[in-house]
Amino acid sequence: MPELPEVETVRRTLEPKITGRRISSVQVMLPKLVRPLDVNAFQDTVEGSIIEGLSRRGKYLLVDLDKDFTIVINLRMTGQLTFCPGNPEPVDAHTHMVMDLEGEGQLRFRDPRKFGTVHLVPTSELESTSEIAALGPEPLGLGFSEQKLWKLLLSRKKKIKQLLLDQTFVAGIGNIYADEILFRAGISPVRVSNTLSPEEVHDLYLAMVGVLSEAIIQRGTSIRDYVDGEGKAGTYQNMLQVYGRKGQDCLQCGCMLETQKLGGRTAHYCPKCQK
DNA sequence: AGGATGACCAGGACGC
DNA sequence: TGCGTCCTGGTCATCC
Repeated sequence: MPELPEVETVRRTLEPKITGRRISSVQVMLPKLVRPLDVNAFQDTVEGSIIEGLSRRGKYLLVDLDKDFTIVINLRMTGQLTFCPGNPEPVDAHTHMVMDLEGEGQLRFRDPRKFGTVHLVPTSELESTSEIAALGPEPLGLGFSEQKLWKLLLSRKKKIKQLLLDQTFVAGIGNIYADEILFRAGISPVRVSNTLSPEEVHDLYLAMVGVLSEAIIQRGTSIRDYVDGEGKAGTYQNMLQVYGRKGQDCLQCGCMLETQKLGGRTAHYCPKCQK
């Protein structure tokens, strides 16, 4: 499931391969993928454009084009964006968009569950589009700090797990890393945000930065579909402490890990280590 | 208005 | 084997 570390890994692996390249043609096999819902207009704008860079905001990938347009890609649960060099193999049934790059190579979007989205937005309007404008701060950004987290937590009254998943609170954290961060911080997922002590906020801040940074170093978590921009799996799944380990022993205290439904999502936690 | 809940997307896993 | 059911998670609509 692509969360911040996975999307950042895709960005890092793709950027050197596609920056400066001209998109010679685009095929969209799944029309509902692109917004606005007009494949012809999408093609007209994208074809002939040069990719000037690839950036990330939260879980969104931003393909910056030279024509004052940006392609905003959300991989959702099972989306994959990969660069295929040379003479690539034919696409499979789950590949919904292919961009041919001038010279050689293709940028492919594959998504078995078809939940992903590809939005074409004028670059000048990027920061004001609803999906980007609503995002909270980047947890690994320079502007983020323990003090800022403290203020944000005090301003809300919500279970901490659900707040970490809220993209308007902080951008980029999904179910896997929310559970891993709370385990590392020793905080129960059901704790209400404005009841955390200064020490707990300190631990939470360090856990957020630590878990996300280490997951990027490990090139993401590959449990089901996730692969990076070169089609390679990550390795952070080997480091998971609680996610997907229900019924197994806590690696810290040895007692049995539990799960609980929280706002429709499964929270994995250690009943002894997390207060 | 903020918080909580449920629906939705589609396919894979699993049980009978 | 085939069918039904449940689970997955990010997002959005709806209700309180």
